[in-house]
Amino acid sequence: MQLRMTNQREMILRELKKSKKHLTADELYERVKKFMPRISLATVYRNLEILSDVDMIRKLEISGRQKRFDSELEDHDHIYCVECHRIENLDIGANKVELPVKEAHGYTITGRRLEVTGLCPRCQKKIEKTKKQ
Amino acid sequence: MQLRMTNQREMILRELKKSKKHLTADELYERVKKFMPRISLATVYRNLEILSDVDMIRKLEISGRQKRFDSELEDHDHIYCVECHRIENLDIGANKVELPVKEAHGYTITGRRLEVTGLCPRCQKKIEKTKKQ
DNA sequence: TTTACTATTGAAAACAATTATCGCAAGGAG
DNA sequence: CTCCTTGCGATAATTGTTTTCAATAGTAAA
Repeated sequence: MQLRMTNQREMILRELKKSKKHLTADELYERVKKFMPRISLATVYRNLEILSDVDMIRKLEISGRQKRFDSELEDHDHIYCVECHRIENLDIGANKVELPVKEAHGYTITGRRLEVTGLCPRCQKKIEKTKKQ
Repeated sequence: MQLRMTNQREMILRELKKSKKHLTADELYERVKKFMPRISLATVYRNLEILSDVDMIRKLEISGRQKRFDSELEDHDHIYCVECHRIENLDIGANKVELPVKEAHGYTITGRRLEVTGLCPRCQKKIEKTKKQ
């Protein structure tokens, strides 16, 4: 099975790279639709799956109900808001956590993810407000 | 709102504790049904949500997949099979990773998750087989 | 170029996981 | 007992994702 770089595929990849965020399929669908109004949501799902299969993008296996995709291929950490489900890259600089194991439980290890959960500034404020009422 | 420990609630909690695994709602439903044949799957979902809200159990979310629940409340790390989506506890003993940040991006931090991803022994074998064909 | 083949698309249906609704039952509090 | 709240089971609705399928468009071969 050989992979063709179709217009749809290219556009999906470009928009994901452009955003620099961790988009869900339907967020990406909304963006791509601006340029290709007739594109189908199924095409977006399909291509995100394909692109991550051939390691051109990365599927994030992190918290939240929807899948998210990232054009950044390097291992990096995330911070996740338990309230609004926002995800941001976590820059912990020199404190970067090294994978503490190379092999465990007989697993072949392919990666690791460190996810810090918390309340983003926006949601902190929102909660402050509701408490006062 | 005050929480009553109903029979269903108690049974769900007990079965989750008993299994010591990271069960999905429907796996738990199957187990509980052996003792309470008339229980509804909705009740299982409802109570898992409630129990994790009051921090009696912990909800493990991986985007786009089934939620899993864990009766172990202590911070601990997981190893996750990217093929069959099995989750196991990861014992890294003395190498335990300390949270490298107390506050970042203005977030109030509530927890952290370190997850190592890989292929479990079972799936390694499965893939070996399909390659040979 | 025609022809043949395969990959890809859009639309819609199917599917899976989860959540909401609703009428009824059970457990206090007064 | 009566009122009020909480929780239940059954089922419908919703959400996110995947599959199906007929139509289209690239690519390669004749």
